[in-house]
Amino acid sequence: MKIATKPLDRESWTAAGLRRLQADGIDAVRIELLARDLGVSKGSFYWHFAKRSELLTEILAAWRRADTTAIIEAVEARGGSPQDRLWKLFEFIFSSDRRLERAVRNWAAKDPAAADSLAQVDRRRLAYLEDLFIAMGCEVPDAIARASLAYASVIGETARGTPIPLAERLRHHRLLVSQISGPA
Amino acid sequence: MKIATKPLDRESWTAAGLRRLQADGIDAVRIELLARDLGVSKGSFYWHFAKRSELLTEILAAWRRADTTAIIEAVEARGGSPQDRLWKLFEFIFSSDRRLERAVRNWAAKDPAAADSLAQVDRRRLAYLEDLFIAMGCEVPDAIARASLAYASVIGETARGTPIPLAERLRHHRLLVSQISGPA
DNA sequence: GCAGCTCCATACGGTGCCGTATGGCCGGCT
DNA sequence: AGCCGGCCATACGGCACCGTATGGAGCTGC
Repeated sequence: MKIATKPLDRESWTAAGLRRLQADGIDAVRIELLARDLGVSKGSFYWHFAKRSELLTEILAAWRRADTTAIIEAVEARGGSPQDRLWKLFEFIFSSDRRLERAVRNWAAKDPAAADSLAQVDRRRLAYLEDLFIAMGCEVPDAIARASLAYASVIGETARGTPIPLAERLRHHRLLVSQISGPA
Repeated sequence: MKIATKPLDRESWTAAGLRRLQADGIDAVRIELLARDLGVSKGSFYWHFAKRSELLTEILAAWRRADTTAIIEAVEARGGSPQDRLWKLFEFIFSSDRRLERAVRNWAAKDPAAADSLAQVDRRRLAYLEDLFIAMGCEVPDAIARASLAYASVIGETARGTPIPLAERLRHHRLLVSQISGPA
């Protein structure tokens, strides 16, 4: 019995790469392993890609696209006051699975290209946060500090040794929102 | 000309391992590379250690010792009010080189043993932070939330894509201290 | 001056990966 | 039918590492 397998394309490989990246980190994004995942041999890979690094840049590009568009737009679509949006943003981030982001962040420690993509994403998110605080009436330097703080606390949560249960995370994040949007 | 090289011992290897870990991450902690660093061959390593994993556990143990003792005791020695100590603590952490900790945190994503050591260190630091907030008059659940928040923001800073200049970090951390120790 | 211990060099087999070379299957086009 | 190009399998060379095997230098006690 043979499964009717469609011929693969580049996106099939980047998708497989993203799955492995999310599950086991960048070191698991190996051609021969992905080939096994996809049920083909590496001959297929080297047909679609010249070398491994080509796949890696594709993976980074896909991650940037998925990230920058998804979260912020989802928050903006619902509208509301800046405080509401801040709340929704954190709720969104805390509830989502952040293994992929964590993997990219680890990856960035070794690969300048990954560090570059990560820096782009970080800057974009920070800019959004700063706008939020400015809309809440903060002065620009204060908004920058608050955004940086809020962002660092979110990132820090993902990098913790032992993951925290969701209910407790939401409790912390409630405190964060109230503190971070309070008076200086 | 030959340098009078003393015979190596286990600690020489763990020290070399820590240096490589700090500079280039756990993947650079390879026996043949460390041997080049030390100017010997791997025959030496396999005299002192049975296998690579034995060195890795030794490195983790050394890191736990150095960490848990160093920072907190340095802060406690100076005394002062809880707010003072919180301030000193952050100042201490922000000013220090955190590449080693960052390397361990990345390492923990792949190695359960590293994750375990990291979890121990995280718990110890969190407990200290919680005590600080309790000493400042917080109720226990509130103290836990504030400690978690403060700690996450510090960890997050180290995991950022682009490092922030020290002056700006201190500015952010001033805001953090004032916000985190303010009224709920 | 030799036996024995500590510490290290060298050489080797084995593994897992990257990238290449080469050939073959299969569907469309003429 | 026959050719051709997209897609893949297989086999290979090469590299970097781990861990082992074996031998040898140098000091130490007797």
